[in-house]
Amino acid sequence: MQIQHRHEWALTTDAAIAIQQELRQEIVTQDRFGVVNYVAGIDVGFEEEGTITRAAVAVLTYPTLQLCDHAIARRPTTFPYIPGFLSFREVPAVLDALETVKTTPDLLLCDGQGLAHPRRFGIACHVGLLTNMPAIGVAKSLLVGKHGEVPDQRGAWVSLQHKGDTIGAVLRTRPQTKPLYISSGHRISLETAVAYVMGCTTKYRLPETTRHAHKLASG
DNA sequence: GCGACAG
DNA sequence: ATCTTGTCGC
Repeated sequence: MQIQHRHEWALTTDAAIAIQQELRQEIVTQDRFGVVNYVAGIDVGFEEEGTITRAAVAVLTYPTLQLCDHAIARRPTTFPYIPGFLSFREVPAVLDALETVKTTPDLLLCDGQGLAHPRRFGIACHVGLLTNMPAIGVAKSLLVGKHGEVPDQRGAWVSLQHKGDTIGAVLRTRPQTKPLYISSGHRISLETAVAYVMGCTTKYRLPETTRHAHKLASG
């Protein structure tokens, strides 16, 4: 898979903001991809007191959701966790992992926000843009925005709003559990993103892609 | 200035 | 994210 290296990763938050505002202009919010035969879940974990970042990519068949390939990458952690700058901490390792997967996925499901970000450039946008792949942001909690109550029925969702924009969807993937925050990362619309997240989810709150990637990133 | 704050 | 076993509830 081809990865673009458009900028450095050792940056100040001010420099990072400049990059987010520059790259966000290239994000495509329309569906620009073909048949999906493989979907990938991406997650990151930490080792050695957080000094080592460990990224995992789990490739599953679609729509049968069988794990068919995976990759893991480790590298020293060089950026702290700062809300709004998660990608600068996790993406370097994620790109290392994506670079080595044999099976090129057709769609990426990233842990974290996509457009549902204060500057509309969450980790799913960053990964999607640098790999030029369709990407969806799947977050377990809210970063920015407001929304109404989500009906307690699998598949129900309401829009997530922020400063007059619809930035994502709050989706109930399973009854009686906290909803997921879905947003476009790159080359996919919000409606289609929600449909694919549901297509990757079976009996649990998290999509199978995320569940597999999480296990690979942890132990 | 005071809270909120993905993983 | 991570430190961590059993346990309460749907």
